[in-house]
Amino acid sequence: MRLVVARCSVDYVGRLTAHLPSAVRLVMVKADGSVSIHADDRAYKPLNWMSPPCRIEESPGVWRIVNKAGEELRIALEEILHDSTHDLGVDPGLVKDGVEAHLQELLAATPTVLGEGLTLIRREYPTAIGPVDLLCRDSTGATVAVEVKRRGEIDGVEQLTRYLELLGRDPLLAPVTGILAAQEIKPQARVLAADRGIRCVTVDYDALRGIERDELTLF
Amino acid sequence: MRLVVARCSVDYVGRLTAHLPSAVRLVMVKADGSVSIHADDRAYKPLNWMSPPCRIEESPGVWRIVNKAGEELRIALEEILHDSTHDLGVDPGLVKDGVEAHLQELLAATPTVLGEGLTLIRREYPTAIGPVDLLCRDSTGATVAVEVKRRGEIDGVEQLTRYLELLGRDPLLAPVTGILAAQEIKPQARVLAADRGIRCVTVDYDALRGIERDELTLF
DNA sequence: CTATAAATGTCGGAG
DNA sequence: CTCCGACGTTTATAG
Repeated sequence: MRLVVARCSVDYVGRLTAHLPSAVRLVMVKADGSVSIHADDRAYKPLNWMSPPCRIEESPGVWRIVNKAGEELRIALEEILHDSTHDLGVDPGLVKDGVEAHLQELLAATPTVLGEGLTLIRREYPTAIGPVDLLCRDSTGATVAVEVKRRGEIDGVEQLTRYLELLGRDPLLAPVTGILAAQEIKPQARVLAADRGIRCVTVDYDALRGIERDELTLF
Repeated sequence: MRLVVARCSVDYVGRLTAHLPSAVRLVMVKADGSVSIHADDRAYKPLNWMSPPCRIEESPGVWRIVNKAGEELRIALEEILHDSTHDLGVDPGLVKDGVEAHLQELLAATPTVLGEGLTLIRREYPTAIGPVDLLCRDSTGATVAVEVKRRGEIDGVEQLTRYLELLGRDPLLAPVTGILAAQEIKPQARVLAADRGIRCVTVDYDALRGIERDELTLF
């Protein structure tokens, strides 16, 4: 990884056109050839960047970074204040926990959290328009489609609505009702869900993990 | 901005739980207190980060970064290979061109691109659930709601569907038909749009800009 | 490779 | 502050 602090101006021409006037910034060149330009604010997002795979053409005062799609980043270096290179090696990578997949797993193991007497038919139930997160049966024998999200927003309601429409046409499954399950559900999503007869269930991830642990300790 | 290259391990506990095993990485601390941790690949996204506003507690071998929401990033520094600080000043910021707003502007000026005889009623037509990008009238006098996107996906169809449903209830506007206009339209969006009687129009941004230029040169 | 959904999305604007 | 939609979204994954 090469770190250059320099007064520079930058132009990007690709999916849009963008220009950065002259200022002091960090230019980061990574081992895969990718380049990003950071100002002294915002942790996450570079001002400008070029994702790998890409190629750097380095001439005295100008770096030109191009990719296969013809996008181009041009950095005019006016004054270099710092320039160092570091060998970082390959990163072992990130271990995550608590994303949607895991929440779905926990709910599949304890569907009663979503409703009294609910039993799992299967996870990732396949349909023509994509898999339904959880397909369940309630105590009356009716089918229940569950959409699992970390955060419940309008998208999730729309997605579930499409599944319900499709599943409802299947005589083996009909009638099918819907549940949107999420750690947090936005008001607008609640309103839309209510309007479509979809039940909203907020799920406490930590509590759910606790239940799992408790059930495991019973053995 | 402070740049530290160090062998470190990192834990994040917040919206999810994540762990980075020991390896050499770049730790970037920005003037606003935000922190990001970069490996030697991927230009855009850091392995881990904490967005501002946040607070850093620095003890000898451990940095603890917390925010108001109680999220925490903990960096265990095992071996520091580089440590430098740079004064970057305030960045003048980015000038962009070519995004949805501009596409909408161009289509508002030349609605006939979307359909023979189409005339603009108004841009950003306000409704209870948000503004309709373009409201037009076709040659038969019927109202046409246009949703403008850079890339047409299912979201755009759903959004337009909600507008059409609402606008269709207004006796002054009904009947209302819909057009999804985008530089590129995904197959799934096309299928859903067709199913709902929404017309899809792909727009060539550069050509449209050319038309604008040509019309200007007529004066 | 394309297409699709998730993301610690982030960011900006309107209310 | 919350809500909402755009983003050069980026990123991962399935087909």
